[in-house]
Amino acid sequence: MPQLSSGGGDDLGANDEMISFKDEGEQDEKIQENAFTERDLADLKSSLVNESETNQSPNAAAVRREQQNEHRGYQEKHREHLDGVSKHQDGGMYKAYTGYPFLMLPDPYIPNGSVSPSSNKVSVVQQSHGMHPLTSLLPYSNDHFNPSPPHLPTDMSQKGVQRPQSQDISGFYPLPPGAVGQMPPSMGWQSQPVYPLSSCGFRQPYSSSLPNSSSYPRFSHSLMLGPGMHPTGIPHPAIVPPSGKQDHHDHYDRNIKPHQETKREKEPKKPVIKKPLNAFMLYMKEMRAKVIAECTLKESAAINQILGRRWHALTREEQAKYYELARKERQLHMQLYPSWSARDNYGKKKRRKREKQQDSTTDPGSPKKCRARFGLNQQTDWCGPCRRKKKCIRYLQGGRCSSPTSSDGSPIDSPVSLVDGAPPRHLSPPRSPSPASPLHIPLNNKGADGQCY
DNA sequence: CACCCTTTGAAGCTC
DNA sequence: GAGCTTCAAAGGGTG
Repeated sequence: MPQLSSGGGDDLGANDEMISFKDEGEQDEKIQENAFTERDLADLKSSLVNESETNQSPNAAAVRREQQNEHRGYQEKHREHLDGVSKHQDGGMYKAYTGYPFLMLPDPYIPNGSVSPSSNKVSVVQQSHGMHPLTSLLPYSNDHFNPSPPHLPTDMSQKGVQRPQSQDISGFYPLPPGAVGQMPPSMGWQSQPVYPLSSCGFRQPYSSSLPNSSSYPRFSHSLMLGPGMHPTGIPHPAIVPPSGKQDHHDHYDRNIKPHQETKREKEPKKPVIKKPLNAFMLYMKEMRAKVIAECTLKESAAINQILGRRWHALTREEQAKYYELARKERQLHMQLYPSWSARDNYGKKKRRKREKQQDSTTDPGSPKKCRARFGLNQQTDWCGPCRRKKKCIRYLQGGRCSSPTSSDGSPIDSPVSLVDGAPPRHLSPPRSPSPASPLHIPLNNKGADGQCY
């Protein structure tokens, strides 16, 4: 996959992918068809960034720094408070949530794809395994994007719902002083009709009263119906109890185990505030169930490969939607935890194969070293780890993207083309998985409908 | 049972 | 500032 710089921009995430459209001379009909051009999207993302940084205040960055200063001392208290809440709630029923109680209100324009350019509504994706206990009352729905899902009043998705402002989220789960309350109208959720929050969209999930259950399509049934649901326990979804395994998603189920509660009581630790989900993660959460159903796959690695391809197959508008969602998530996360830093979670996961790969002969190291090793042009050829090492190490040559490792694991001394000569995955039709991938996605799993790729 | 795999994006770190 | 690393979700697979 080419990583050539287009000088255009940084944006829309898979910048390199978009760049490759041009560099490889491939026709991206979608781009031509869509009102969004590559530049448009770059502008969009740029605007999103700008908006998030500037729209909420004259100088959001400065504000945040100020908030951090203000709350720096609060952080410890805040976490202590979280601990206190945790203990208070069933003595260990402090649930882990992997997302915020955002709403995934149905998008009137995204039944399965296209987005109405005129629509500015954005669905919030967050659901699933670490979910709000109250969502157990909600029927699971996988049709997040259905125009008018049965569980949601039609007018709600169209008009949006004003959240009662009298309820303060901080009263339902620990918030830094003024965290949400300080959200200026310009960035507050209430003020964003583009975010069709329902009455239970943001705050009410944390209300002591049962929320309207009609607006949690993002939450999966697996947890909604999970055992041990606390009827009122309402920590923020990004807060994960300091269980022994931070990187697992079934915090909820695990944390309701008595022995873990006992352990936690013995060793109270600070809850972990997880990173807000990025656009792709939101997309994965949204589409995972669909892929699983379509492809009858269970392995997440394989599913993620498919989702990665589908992600690149999305139109600009579709991707923009998720970037917008991600921006909202970050924005809210920033508001809720102004002193939080991604650094806080560094080291939570084990250092793993990356260290193993340190001496790997298949890993050329930096792109510069890679180019040198394979005799590629340092200025124009893309080479090297595609922004992450792991096993996803692809090399570009002649517009092809492939792996430096052969199927038997032996190192490859030079870049190779894809087996089928297919273009990079972002434009690829259904094709065989990368030879480097240990996962062999059963492409024929679904049949000839081409869904599973 | 801890970790791997696999994906993209954001953010932090290093040089 | 470029390049690299870590983490976010997910759950079957692996040692």
